[in-house]
Amino acid sequence: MQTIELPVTTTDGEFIARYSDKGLTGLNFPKAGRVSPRAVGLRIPAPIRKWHRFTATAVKAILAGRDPKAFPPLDLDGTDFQKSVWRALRKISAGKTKSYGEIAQAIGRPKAVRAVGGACGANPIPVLVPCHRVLAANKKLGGFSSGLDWKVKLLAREGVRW
DNA sequence: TCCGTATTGAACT
DNA sequence: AGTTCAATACGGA
Repeated sequence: MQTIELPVTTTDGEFIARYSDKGLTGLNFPKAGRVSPRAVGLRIPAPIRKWHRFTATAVKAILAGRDPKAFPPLDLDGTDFQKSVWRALRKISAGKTKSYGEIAQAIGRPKAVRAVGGACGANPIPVLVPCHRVLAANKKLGGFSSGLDWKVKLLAREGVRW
């Protein structure tokens, strides 16, 4: 199986999307100085081109603080626990937030709060899987592996107050 | 098995 | 209002 990387150009920089033959497997925040991978000379399969259009539109929608109308198929790599957490995260719509405890509750493991934090950190597809909409119970910012500033920015775009 | 975690709530200064 | 602490589930080494 081959992985194909394609850039998503936004006003906030160039995100990098990764695809397997089953769907989107990962998304990276813009990294300064990073040369955008282009699939030069690579033949990009038609389905991937199509998925990438969904991805690009969805990413831009979220950056603008709106809910995407459509997602590409996601090919998530993780344990069952992680996948159920990510599934729960995707149910949070733009402008809303939940606590780690609430997520734990939603997946039927009320006490697995810290493990939920771990799963968020392991999330391969930030932005589309809105890990940034999860705050600590005291309504304070928790952490964010790709940089707290991103979390703040995304929440602000969605009009969230905390 | 041991260690670290993007937690939490209660019990303390 | 800040700090410490134990309980807790999970994943990686």
